[in-house]
Amino acid sequence: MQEKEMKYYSLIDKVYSEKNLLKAYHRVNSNRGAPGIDGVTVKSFGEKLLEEIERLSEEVKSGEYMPMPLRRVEIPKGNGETRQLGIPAVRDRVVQQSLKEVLEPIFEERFHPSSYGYRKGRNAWQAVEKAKAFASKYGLCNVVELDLSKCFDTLDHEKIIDSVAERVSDGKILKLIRAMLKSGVMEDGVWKATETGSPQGGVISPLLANIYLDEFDQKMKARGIRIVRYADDILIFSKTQEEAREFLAIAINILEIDMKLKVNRNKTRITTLEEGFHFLGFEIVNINRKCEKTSIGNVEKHQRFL
DNA sequence: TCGGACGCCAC
RNA sequence: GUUGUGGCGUCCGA
Ligand SMILES: Nc1ncnc2c1ncn2[C@H]1C[C@H](O)[C@@H](COP(=O)(O)OP(=O)(O)OP(=O)(O)O)O1
Ligand SMILES: [Mg+2]
Repeated sequence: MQEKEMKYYSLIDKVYSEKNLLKAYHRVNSNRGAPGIDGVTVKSFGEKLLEEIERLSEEVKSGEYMPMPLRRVEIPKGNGETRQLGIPAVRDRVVQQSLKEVLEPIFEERFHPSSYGYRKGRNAWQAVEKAKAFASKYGLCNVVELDLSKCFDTLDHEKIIDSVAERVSDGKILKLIRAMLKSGVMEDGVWKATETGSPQGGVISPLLANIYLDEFDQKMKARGIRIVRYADDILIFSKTQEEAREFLAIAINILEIDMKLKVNRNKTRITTLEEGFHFLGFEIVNINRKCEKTSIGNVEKHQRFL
């Protein structure tokens, strides 16, 4: 009966409780986001709020709830590429929000201390501070910068379910997540299956990504390798360049073989504190150009103060 | 402490 | 037109 073996069995009732669905709606409302495939705006959903919430609650409770297909929107990504958003209908964002509120506290307590992305009370600046501490205080001045290709889009559906199932036994929850992942997407008026990935635009996608990538965090930790992770942006710290090459090979093996992900080789490189490394829009570089010294300057990319 | 509006940043 | 999570800031309201 150890706490670490605790699993959660009945959670679906919290997801479909009208109280939580109502709170979820208010959260969706505060985002002021655009409608999904059905064209129903947050505002018009809110006009028949109690009726809609009651319907959703019944559907989720009975298991007949089916998420609508995603609406596909392409937005430019800084570097000239495009990002494919998958926008769920408002009603589906409400259900996802409610589900997220239930799942988050369960997984949050076990996440790796050096995981910073998408987590309550954590920000990019703290991640950078941790990175500076690893590189300077612990003398781990050889740094691997690593990024994943199309991170959300490449998450394996079965592995997502399995990683959630490690802590959640409620089959209705797992079935609900599966339905969300398999909702498909409308492209040029034609339904297309979603065979991999969690939608960029889905409410629970960031949480699912963290649950999924926690396997990486824990496997690196088990080998005593220091990392800092912000979503799919990863730093790995080591004492020597040789070790950095070894750790990178280990990381690639975990990510690509065990976890079916793709390391973005263009955004992956081995560097040092003296040369400086890039992370979350910062450049972190040792002013003294000596690994042992602790004074580190970081040049801000953006002038955002005042 | 929480909530609303707007803005910026990371992913 | 553009979604989501998290953070920060300015203003306003209990
Ligand atoms: N504007 C956004 N809306 C929703 N999700 C986002 C947004 N920006 C980033 N994300 C999520 C989804 C991405 O898969 C994940 C990692 O971001 P990022 O590395 O910039 O893109 P990517 O991993 O999808 O493509 P790339 O192959 O270019 O790295 O963060
Ligand atoms: Mg990426």
